Order: sequence, then structure tokens, then C-alpha cells
Amino acid sequence: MRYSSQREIIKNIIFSTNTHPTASWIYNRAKKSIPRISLGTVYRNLSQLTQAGIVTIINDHGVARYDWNQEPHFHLKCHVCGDLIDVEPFGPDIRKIVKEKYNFRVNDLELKIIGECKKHTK
Amino acid sequence: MRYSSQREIIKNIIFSTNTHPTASWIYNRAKKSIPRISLGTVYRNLSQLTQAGIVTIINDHGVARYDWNQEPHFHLKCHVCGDLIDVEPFGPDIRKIVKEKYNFRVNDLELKIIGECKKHTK
DNA sequence: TTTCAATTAGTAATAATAACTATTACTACT
DNA sequence: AGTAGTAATAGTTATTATTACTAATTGAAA
Repeated sequence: MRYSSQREIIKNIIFSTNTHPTASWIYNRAKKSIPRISLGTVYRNLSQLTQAGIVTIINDHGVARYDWNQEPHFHLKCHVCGDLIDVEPFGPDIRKIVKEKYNFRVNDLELKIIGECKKHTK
Repeated sequence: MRYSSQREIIKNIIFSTNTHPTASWIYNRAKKSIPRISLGTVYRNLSQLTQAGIVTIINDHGVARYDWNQEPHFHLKCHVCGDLIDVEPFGPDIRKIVKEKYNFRVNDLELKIIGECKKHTK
């Protein structure tokens, strides 16, 4: 993958936030540095970065969000404020269970828990 | 929710398969019984059935799939053949852990494990 | 039966993402 | 440094999934 300033900026945008931004959010942010950047460039670079294992894509209710956090972790999605909260893995090693019980080789694992975060408990 | 033959047929299509069909798959199937059915009708009824808790929506790589199985269960997604396999819950009660550790009230929980199913082990 | 709101078919609109193409910009080799 | 070759870009158009709109139809309550 050849160097490009656009990709560098897109990468930095993702790495400088923990809001799990969408493509259009990244696009709007990138326009501040590169006013003539194209939305297609953002999408192309996002899929390159994903394929290179630099960022991870998470599917949030039909739209793609991008995450720099490559450590295994899960997500809590609050349906009140929309936040997507990182949580560290817990419980036994799911990969191991799945391999043993179902003879299924795990490449990736996505646990999304939808509910209400603590901000909304009264 | 008033009775409609279209909705009845759509419901039966979902309940008669375990392939977790997409809206367009259901649409094509439904056309065999109701040749003039509209895709909009399929989508409208799918969201009604979802809201009524009769079917569950699962997000598969950006497209919605529908599941009649209302028992808590997880999914194994094979990236070779594309199958989406139901598996029973395992491990400790995730809802309980999340409530205690993160004070997050769980409404729904989605565990998708991406990998290769046993059909492709040589 | 008549009535009336819910539902429908058909179509147009959105929204997210991918594909295409002529131009531009890295980088390897001189 | 200068050039050649290929990857990446901007700008635009296409595709795909889904939703919104509207006039006509239909289920069910009185």
C-alpha cells in the first residue's frame, strides 16, 4: 500500500477519537484538512485500512462504524443516547468453546449488547 | 394490528425456513403466492412483525435478515459459504455480568462469530 | 350493508456504498 | 534531478437496501 496524505489523515481521524465514527463523519472531518477530498476516497481508504488490519469495522444498525481498537473487546450500544461503549472481554474464551463445540474456526467475534447505559438510570 | 393475507404469508415464509432470509428473498418467495405483491409491503410487514416481537432482525454485514427464533441464541457466520448458523447460548449469563460490571440495562444481545464452518475443514 | 381506518400496489425518494474514468502524485530506476 | 509506471485521487454516476408517498382496496366494527 503506497503512501497517500489522504489515507494518513483518514487514519489519524479514526485514531484520534473513541466515538467509532461513520464514513460520513470521517469525510466531514477530513474536509477540514483537505477541502477537495472525495467521499469515494474516504470509502476506498476505509476498506483498505480495514483489509490491512489497521482499523476494524463494526456494523451499527446497518451503517458501518470504524474502530482503531484492535484489542479484542465488546460493545455496549445505548439506544437512548446512541453511544457505543467499549468493554473489555469477559467470561470464558468464546473462541475456544466455539471451536470445541461446533468445530467452527473463529476469525472474528462481534458481541453487541443493546440497552440503556448508566447515564439514564434515575 | 389488523389481519392481512400478505402479512400472514410473509410470516409463514419466515417461519418455514432457518436460513435467516433477507427482505428480497422473502419478497421473491412471496411473489409465488401473491404475484402482484409490492416490495414496500414486504418491508412494512417485516417492521411490523419485528415491532410486535414476532420476528427478530439480525444485521448481517449491512443487510437485514429475519429470524423467527425468539429464544436467546447466537449466530455463527461462515465467510466461506455465507451460512448463518444458530447456536444455543453458552457461558455465564452475559446480561448479569454487564448489569453488575457496567450498570447497563440489557434489552438485546447480539453475538456474531465470523469464521469457517466445519464444512470447509479438510 | 355501510363506514372508516388500516393496508396495499405502485412508484418515487433516500441513504450508504461501490464502480468508473481521466487526471495526479508517489516511488523506483536511472 | 528527470522520467516512467503504477497506485491513488477527485468527481461523477451506478447500485443496493430501505423508506416515504398516494390513490385505490380491504378487513372488521357498528
